[in-house]
Amino acid sequence: MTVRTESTNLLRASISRVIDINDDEWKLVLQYFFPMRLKKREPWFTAGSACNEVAFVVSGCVRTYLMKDGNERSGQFFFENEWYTDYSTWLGKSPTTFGVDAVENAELLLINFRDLERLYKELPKFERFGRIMAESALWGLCIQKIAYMKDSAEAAYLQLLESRPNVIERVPQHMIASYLGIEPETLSRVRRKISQQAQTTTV
Amino acid sequence: MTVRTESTNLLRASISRVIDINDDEWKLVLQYFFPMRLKKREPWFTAGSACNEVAFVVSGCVRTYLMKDGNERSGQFFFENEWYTDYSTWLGKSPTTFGVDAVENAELLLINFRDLERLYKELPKFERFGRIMAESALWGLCIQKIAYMKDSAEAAYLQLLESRPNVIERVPQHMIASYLGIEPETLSRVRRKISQQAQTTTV
DNA sequence: CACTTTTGTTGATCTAGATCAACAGGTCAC
DNA sequence: GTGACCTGTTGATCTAGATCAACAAAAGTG
Repeated sequence: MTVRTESTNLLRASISRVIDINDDEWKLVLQYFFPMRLKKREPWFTAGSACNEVAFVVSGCVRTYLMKDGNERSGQFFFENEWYTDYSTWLGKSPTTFGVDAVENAELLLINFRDLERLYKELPKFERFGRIMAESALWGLCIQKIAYMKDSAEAAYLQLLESRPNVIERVPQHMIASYLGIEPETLSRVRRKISQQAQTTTV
Repeated sequence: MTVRTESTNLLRASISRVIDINDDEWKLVLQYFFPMRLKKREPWFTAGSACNEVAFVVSGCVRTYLMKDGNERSGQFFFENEWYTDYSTWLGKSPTTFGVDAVENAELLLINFRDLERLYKELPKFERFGRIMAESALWGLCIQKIAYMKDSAEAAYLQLLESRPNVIERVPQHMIASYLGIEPETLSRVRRKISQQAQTTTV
């Protein structure tokens, strides 16, 4: 089972930004991770199934989504250096709430929940890493949910452009639209309006 | 500094639901917590200030809110047995994003972030408690944000009635409206429609 | 290369909910 | 007890964005 060193280096860096780990501890951590490659549009798992791993995105982009009234709605997008898991299976012993698939060809490093629990026991400070990552993600969502809810379509788009330019640049427009809670047609019109304004301003 | 036993019992129960703690460990935990009482409408802190504690709600109800375009928007509501903090200060070294005030007279137990860090060192398994609480809250928000975003006003209200009846029963309507991202007038009309439908159905 | 799928655009019309306005019961403070 | 404000209701009108429809460039696929 080969994992490129660049990939694992990225993982180590992500962890080291939060807790200090020496080489021995890193070996302990690394042994549990295994790679997964997804081609564009290929699913990791679908909604209503099971997710038994936590994923670290090495490269590419994946997104969460679910079906609502017959069409899919994108939840969140994850790029290189970001983490994701669907807690439904592990926390709630219930089917996954969302599906996850690749927006771009993606390389992930996965760790099984059971192995993660083992790692928490063997290396208690990793629990600290888990806590801080969860807290950061939680706080980000709190702010997003309340501060930007109910903005106009244009404000929501501009806000996304500002805070997550990757999404605007690398994700198809119709997915961005469903992420923002608007229709693709509306997003298209918003973009036209903005680019026209930009031209007018320049002249 | 006197804290009623009932209050601390509630706190201990909340923790024990997640990790096992014996009497010695409990003493260690308890020493750091101190009580705060808020009267209805009284603020704990305001948006743009600082929040240096994590709160456990013993009784009553508090909410987060922020000002948006001149009027306040309620973020989340917290009742007895629930936890809240504004991570802006501690994680981001920045002013608080939200304000928090009491919807009902409330009794809180607070722990200072600095003491919490101390507690994490003295009782590493408390880090586990923190992680699991953060993960649960994170997952709840993920689901709320994506699964229920963009529902109609009526669907959003019914969903809230189903999932958090406490909010419907104990929070003023105009706050519920801003929480749902709709206007008080709309909520009033939605409620009328639902109660009329209920009557028709009964007959 | 032909054919299908994915992705994005533009126009016309429709509607849920916002906004503006007036009113009224409750309750809190002095 | 009375005025202020907190809270909720109802009506009339307006608008952002949904919906329906048609089109078209790009990108995969065999």
